[in-house]
Amino acid sequence: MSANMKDVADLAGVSLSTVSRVINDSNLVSKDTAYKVKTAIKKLDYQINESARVLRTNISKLVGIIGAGMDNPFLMKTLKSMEAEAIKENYNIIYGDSDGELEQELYYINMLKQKKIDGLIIITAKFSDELIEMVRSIQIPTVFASGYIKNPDLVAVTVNNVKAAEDVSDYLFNFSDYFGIIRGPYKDSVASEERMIGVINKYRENNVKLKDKYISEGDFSYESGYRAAQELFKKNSDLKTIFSFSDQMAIGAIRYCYDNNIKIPEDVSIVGFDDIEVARFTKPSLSTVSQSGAELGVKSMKLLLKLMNNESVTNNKEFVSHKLVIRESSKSINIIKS
Amino acid sequence: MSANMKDVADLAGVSLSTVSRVINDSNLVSKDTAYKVKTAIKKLDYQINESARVLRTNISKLVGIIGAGMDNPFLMKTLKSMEAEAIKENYNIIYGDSDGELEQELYYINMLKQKKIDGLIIITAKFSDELIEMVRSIQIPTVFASGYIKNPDLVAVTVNNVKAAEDVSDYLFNFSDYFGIIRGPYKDSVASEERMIGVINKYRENNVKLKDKYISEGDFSYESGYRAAQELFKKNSDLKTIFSFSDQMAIGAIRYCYDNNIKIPEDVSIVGFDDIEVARFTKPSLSTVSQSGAELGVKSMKLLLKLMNNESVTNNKEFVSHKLVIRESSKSINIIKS
DNA sequence: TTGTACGCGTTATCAG
DNA sequence: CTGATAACGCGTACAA
Repeated sequence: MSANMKDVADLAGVSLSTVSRVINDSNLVSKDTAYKVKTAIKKLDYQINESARVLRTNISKLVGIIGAGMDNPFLMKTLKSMEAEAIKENYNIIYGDSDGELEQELYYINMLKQKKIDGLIIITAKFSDELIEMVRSIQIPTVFASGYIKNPDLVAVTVNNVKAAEDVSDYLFNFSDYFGIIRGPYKDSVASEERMIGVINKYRENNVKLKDKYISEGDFSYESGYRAAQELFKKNSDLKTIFSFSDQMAIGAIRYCYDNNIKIPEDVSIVGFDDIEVARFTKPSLSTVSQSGAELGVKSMKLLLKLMNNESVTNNKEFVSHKLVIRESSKSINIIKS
Repeated sequence: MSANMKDVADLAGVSLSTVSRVINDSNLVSKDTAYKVKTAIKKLDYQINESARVLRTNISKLVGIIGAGMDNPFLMKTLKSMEAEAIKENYNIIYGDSDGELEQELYYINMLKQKKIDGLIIITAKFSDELIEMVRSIQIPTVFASGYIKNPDLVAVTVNNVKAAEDVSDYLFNFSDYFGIIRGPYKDSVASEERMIGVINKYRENNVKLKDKYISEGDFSYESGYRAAQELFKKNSDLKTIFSFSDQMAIGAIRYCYDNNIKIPEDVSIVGFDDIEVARFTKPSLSTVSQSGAELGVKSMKLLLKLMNNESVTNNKEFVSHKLVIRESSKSINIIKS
């Protein structure tokens, strides 16, 4: 079917190696022959056969990304910016959605290894030993873009969840003696655990006992936020403030308040996490921790590119910046406005 | 580094061909030898080298997806379900984000062709001749998952935008003599054009002149919806109903109303398009055209799988179902409720 | 500066 | 049922 190097070589009247040199911009080839080859390439509409090249070089220009549930708007931004960053260096993205399931993750890792990916980014909520062992065994440069990971040899990019949660806690303690928490799943979410740690730190610092009934569990979705708010209000009739570990849950909670005649922020202040796009357009607009999905994506991919180029990576744990953005869903006070 | 077929063959004491047969589940191999080979594979942790296989067979088990701006929640669902559908048949997804730019699309198509993809899905807003020609020239099974495309030889899956817009128009004419339209971009959006056609049909059917001032342009984003609403109200002081061509713009418009003391649905009814997840949780919740991103993804990928398997495709233009869902943002009437 | 020849790891053909 | 051998298309020593 389509032309190969041999065809080009014949048409240009040179050898295979010469064509190869032209294609790979070798400088040991004369202007003249290079020109001849190039016109032959154009004429035949020659396209390089990547699989042959990969077989030979073991370089695929393919990066695998395994993501946990890409229907999350925040992660979407992340994925998109990863792709944009990769394509700059001519890497394509193979994307697999694990939905956070370990089994799926392992399955994909295996598959991607066979496809000869040059590098891998894993966006997951949980670092099981099995996953980590798998990553080590495949011997492919890998970056974790999600929760903080302790193992010193693994490279990871993440928001500083602990610090961010502490910031929110500090802010909320301005309004009331305690605040309700809509946390993420107990199972399989480091992000949620880390944010809890920040909360716990501040409860302790403020000498307030963190009671179980202040905490309600969601799964980061709108629906779960609605239900979690319901639970919180049932258990705490005097609740004045809520910290939700995702914007989606916060929006669900706001909707619950609306349905039950609870005024925001007059009766209750709510702060979310993520700063997804719609957070500025809800009514009331949502106070939240802004963490840039784009920044997460760019930093992760840049790190991976470095690893793949064998450049030295001075710091294998990077943090993405975050900032508490106060909008209408929480009472204003002398803090950052946006 | 890692073991290859030769190593397995040696260890098992058989020939290369036999190993190959075992790997490919050929039935012309005895139980005994198959077992020997399998244990050898396990022992060596042998993994097939896909690039060699692709070089030989020209089958990559890779599907390219070129998408236009995956920060859109609706398209995200589409992408995710495409991936889920593909993986069932052991196809991996290479994803490239074109942002709707023709140049990017062409660039990706070229790149993906070199990576030997077996099939391609293009999610785009515009079908330029250049794009169509390119798609034809690459000789790879391709499905368009987006606006309707006339060319009889091209296969496409899409919502019936015309019909959906007609449904909304019918509904809105119940409330007032005319309705404002927040349309998508004039440039490069078939979806938007098609929805306009539906609107025009119904204006004509109702003998109402569709004035320019009823129409405002957005780019499907929250912000643009806000601005478009502003423009509509400035030009039409008696505006009672709005049809927004995306939920995101509708939510922007709702926010504008809130900021300007316009009550929804008492003063103005608003209907969106897409039924993104948050539409059920805004205040007021959003009446909208529910079109399933998941269904779009599944149908497109299923079609592509058929094409790749050379199965006959009886109908190369498929529609995804849609349904008008009435929520709080529009006055209720005797129509479907959800 | 250019060409020759080999090998990367598979699958397919053919003979046994 | 099994094995030998020739491709697939490219990059790279080595030779010229």
